[in-house]
Amino acid sequence: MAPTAEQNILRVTAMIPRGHVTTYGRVAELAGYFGAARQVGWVLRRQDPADTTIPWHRVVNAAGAISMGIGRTGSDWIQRELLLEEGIPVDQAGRLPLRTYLWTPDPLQVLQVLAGG
DNA sequence: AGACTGACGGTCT
DNA sequence: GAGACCGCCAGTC
Repeated sequence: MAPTAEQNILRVTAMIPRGHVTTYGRVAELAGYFGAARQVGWVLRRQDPADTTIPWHRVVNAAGAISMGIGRTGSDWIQRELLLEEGIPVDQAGRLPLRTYLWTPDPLQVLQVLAGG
C-alpha cells in the first residue's frame, strides 16, 4: 500500500520536535509534494485540534506567523497558546522568530520514517 | 467541465 | 516590513 499524501504529511508533521516549528511549504517538500503547501494546511485543518498525537501547532506559514482567520474558529489562538507553552515567543499578531526555532530535520531520517512509518 | 476556495509561497512594489 | 499579485494543488459546488 503506497502511503497517501495525507499520511506522509502527518508523518512528517509528527517528527517535529517540541520547541521547534516548520512551515507548510517545508512539510510539503519533505513529504514529497513540493509546491503543495496548501494541501498541508488542508490536511491539518481536518485534524482534531484536541488531538495531541499530532503536533499540528508546530506548523506555521513561511512568513513566520500563525495563519489566523475566521475560518479556524479559534484553533489559531489555541495554536498560539501551545507554542507559548513550548517556550516559543508568539506576539499578538501570531508572529514568531522563525529563523530561531526552525526545525532542520535529517533528510535520511525523514526518508526512513516515510518508508517504514 | 468550469469556477471558486483555502491553516500557502515567492516576487514585486 | 507590509500589501498586492499570481502561481500552486486538491476538494467542493
